[in-house]
Amino acid sequence: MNSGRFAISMHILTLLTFSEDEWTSSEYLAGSININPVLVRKELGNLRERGLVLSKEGKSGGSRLAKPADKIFMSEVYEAVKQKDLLGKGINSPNPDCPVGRKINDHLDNLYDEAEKTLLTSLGKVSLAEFCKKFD
Amino acid sequence: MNSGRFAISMHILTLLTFSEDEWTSSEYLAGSININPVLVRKELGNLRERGLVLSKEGKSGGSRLAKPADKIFMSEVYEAVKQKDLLGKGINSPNPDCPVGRKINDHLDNLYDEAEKTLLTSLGKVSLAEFCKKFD
DNA sequence: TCATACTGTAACTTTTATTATTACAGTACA
DNA sequence: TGTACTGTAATAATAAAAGTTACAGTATGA
Repeated sequence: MNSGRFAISMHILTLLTFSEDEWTSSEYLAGSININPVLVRKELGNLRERGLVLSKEGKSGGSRLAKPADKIFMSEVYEAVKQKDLLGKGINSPNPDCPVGRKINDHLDNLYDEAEKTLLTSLGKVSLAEFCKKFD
Repeated sequence: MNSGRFAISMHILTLLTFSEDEWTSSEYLAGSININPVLVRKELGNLRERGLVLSKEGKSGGSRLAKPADKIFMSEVYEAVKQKDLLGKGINSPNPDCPVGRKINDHLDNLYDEAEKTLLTSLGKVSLAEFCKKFD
């Protein structure tokens, strides 16, 4: 998975939790995270597709949580951010003439799926609200 | 974590399991995995440090499992291969003037540690021998 | 004993992925 | 209607991963 993006998304969501009733600009978010505003907007786009945030265009626009922080779970953030699978599903091109090479990707995929299921269960137990409580 | 390397290590270990009583050359392994022999030797070096394989130099040298395949667990492979942490521990440099930025890395680290513990438990349940049974 | 078939590793290049930057069209407010 | 935003494309800079070449070191066995 893309580790940097998970951290960025978590940072965004945390900031939005702390100003739950305002529209926060990508410029402001970028300032706290210390990255480029365009990256923030891209990440917001991704979180928006997943129904985790809302954005408003135009003057006095910005972004905010799409639902209460105790209804957003770390597993959702993980899923929003991942493109590649956890341990790198099917990225290899082993030699098809070798009996092991021919089948290993399928077997690894199974292993990865299992592991990822476990990970999601674990991440599904923590809500954004709980995560943000730690900042008090 | 480094997904490509996990797959490569698993591929190596699987091949070594299927010729448990011979010294297998890095050239042969590289052929089945379809990658460069030097990469294989690097990965073997890593697995060796972790006590998962043995290597013998010189003519008729090569590598073999350091212990029976039912005593090697996927969690060990995961640990052997990982350098970065699962979700990217402490890779960000958030703005320290922001109360969220100042603390978020620590909080994320905790979250990652928990998630990784779960993942290791899951991977610790599968031995190399069990994995290799799937090829029959 | 010496050619051979290996390992181990360093140095370097190529490729690919990530991140940052610039630029600008579109939107809504006041 | 100027201003403060979003959204997105295109591109450049940077970093990480993979591949390559090269060669010293080591055991084997003819």
